[in-house]
Amino acid sequence: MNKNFKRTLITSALPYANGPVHIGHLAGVYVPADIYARYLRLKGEEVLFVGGSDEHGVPIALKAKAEGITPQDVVDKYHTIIKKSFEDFGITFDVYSRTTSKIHYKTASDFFRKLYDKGEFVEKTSEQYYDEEAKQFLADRYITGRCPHCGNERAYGDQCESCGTSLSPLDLIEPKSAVSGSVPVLKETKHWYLPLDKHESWLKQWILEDHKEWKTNVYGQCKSWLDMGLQPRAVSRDLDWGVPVPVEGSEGKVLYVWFDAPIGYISNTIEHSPNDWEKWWKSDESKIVCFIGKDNIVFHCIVFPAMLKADGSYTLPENVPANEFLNLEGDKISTSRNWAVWLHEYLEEFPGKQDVLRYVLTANAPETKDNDFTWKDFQARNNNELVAVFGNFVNRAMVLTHKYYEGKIPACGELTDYDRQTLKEFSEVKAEMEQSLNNYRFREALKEAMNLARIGNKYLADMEPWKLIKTEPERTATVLNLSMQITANLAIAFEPFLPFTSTKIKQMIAKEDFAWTQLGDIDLLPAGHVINQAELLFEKIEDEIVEKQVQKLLDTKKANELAAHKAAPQKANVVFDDFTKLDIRVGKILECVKVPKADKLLQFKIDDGLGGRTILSGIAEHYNPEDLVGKNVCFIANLEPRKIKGIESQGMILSAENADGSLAVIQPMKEVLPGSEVK
RNA sequence: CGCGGAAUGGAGCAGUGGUAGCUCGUUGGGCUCAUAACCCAAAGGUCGUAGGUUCGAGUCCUGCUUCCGCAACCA
Repeated sequence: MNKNFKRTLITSALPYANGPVHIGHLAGVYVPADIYARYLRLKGEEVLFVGGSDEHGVPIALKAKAEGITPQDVVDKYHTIIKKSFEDFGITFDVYSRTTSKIHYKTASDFFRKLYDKGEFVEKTSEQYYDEEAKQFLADRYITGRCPHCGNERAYGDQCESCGTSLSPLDLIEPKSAVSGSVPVLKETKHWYLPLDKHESWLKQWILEDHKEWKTNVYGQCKSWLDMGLQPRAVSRDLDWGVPVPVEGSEGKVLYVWFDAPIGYISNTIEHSPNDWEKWWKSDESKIVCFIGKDNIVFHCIVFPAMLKADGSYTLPENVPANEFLNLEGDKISTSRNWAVWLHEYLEEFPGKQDVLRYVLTANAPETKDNDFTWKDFQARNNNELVAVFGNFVNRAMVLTHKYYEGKIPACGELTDYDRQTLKEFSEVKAEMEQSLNNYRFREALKEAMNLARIGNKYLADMEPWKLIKTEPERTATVLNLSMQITANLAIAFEPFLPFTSTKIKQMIAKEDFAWTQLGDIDLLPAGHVINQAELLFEKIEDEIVEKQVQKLLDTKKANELAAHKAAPQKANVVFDDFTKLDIRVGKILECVKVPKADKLLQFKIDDGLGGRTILSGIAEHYNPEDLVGKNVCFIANLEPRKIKGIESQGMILSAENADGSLAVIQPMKEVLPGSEVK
């Protein structure tokens, strides 16, 4: 498929506005989309790059409820953070809007209504669980109960995580609402479904035959869905947060987010160009490219195209380059577990280092499989690649030009074979980069761009202008002329990837803008052109900087472990008499020693006000014996004595067990006399 | 249960039937213009595992293992 398109519409998955944007979003979607947009613009093509926040759906409604604010408050907060951080990071959206915008409400509403009027939907009534206390229908995941297979008390409405069985909410025994805790009731509700099964045959042709060039992960997943046979999917939900279903008698129903969100691409386009938006969406001359993560493949390749086709007037996406996922220090990135590197925090903590992150995320992009982001790798790529190879070459060329020619580009003399060989190598770079960029292989393209700098370093090392200047000044002029041409070329080659750096180089060499077509030229800087002072493009990142980031993550992990601790369920009730049978008392620790040949045991001599007693307790892993002497503790005095390791223990010291298994001995808050009873 | 993606030297990746490559790291050497940066060289892989097809398999087929996704949140 190599049609001649006149323009390109680039969409990027809408980030969900229940949290800020993190490096996973960036690596998966926004950095590649931005590289592609910048590349096409640099080539002089007509491009529109749209984005926006996805602001509807159950999770946002629930988050608002949990925090006692409105859903609008939630999305306002995150939309602001997200939008600002994208701008600061240099993601060049032509428009970044949101699905709570007026235009979107109208667009989504009209879209639904047109399909409704055309009879493209199927209406179905079914019974679903309803939470009468919270006054809302419950999504599968928000119903818990006992698993009919393994008896696990905390199974979810879609799956039991204990035995792995998939469930339907109706399978659960004693269902409970996760929202209010009340017992949900079954209630009839009507919804509209998009009959994907009716779209199956053209989808098969379109994807399996006409788009064999799609990435294997995308193609494979689509094929699997098509082979299994498509089912109708509901496009509405019972919820009070979203775009209302524009049909009479549908109060309390909104468009389901996945139906709502992709229409956001269209609303954003309309917002940007209200008068001629249709040229982007309804013309064969426009190429539509959707950048997404792997979790969105089915929606963007099957459901969204089916929606567009059902309308009938839209063009379908030409490609859907989905990336896999990026992990962080070996673990899945998670918004709810705060396991992420947040963009807005990065921008604050690493000011002026947008390009470092852009570089690392591109060089290590999860294009074919899940990859791992580590701070150590971040540091290594910055120090060994950006600083040592790229930054260093530019600095060498600049410094030498200033040193020998007072900052004026020297004239290029006759070229030697070696010069020609070098030039040939970097003209090849352009072709390689185009080949990779056109096929959405950004990692590969970036590597090629780095090769330019490598070629430069090698050229300087081989030519040794610092020696040449003493014997052959004219030859030196040529060498430095070419070195500076390479520097100018680097500004072009890196423009899509590292725009801030590219701008910096252009300032240094006192040039405005280059076009992509000039990549490979050796007359970008005419002889006599005066360049500005050299400044470093990148700086080293020291160990302590990345150690601090790692520590931040370790703290998060620790906090998560504590937060994950759930109090054990309460035991069965006992009568008061049972309680009074226990003789709990306070005693003062007189002596405390470790029991030989036992890892956990401490032996105590306790002053109980009755002449003293010996108690053994398994807390040696948590306390030093000497620290305990003189402390008051609580113990059960009338526990049947028991021999442990040959020593008789006459009671039991009380401790609380923490989430991580550590023990904390219970102490009275005031000084009391030994033998005092605990009531 | 099923379906899709992934598994290649210490790390990250390329390689879709014909002598296993690249970047980083490591070791040795060179250079000194440069942010102890740069250049050269070397060491390091039975290509997850067990079979099969083939004159020949990292590459095709089958079984298995592990990780990820489809399936709350979420790229």
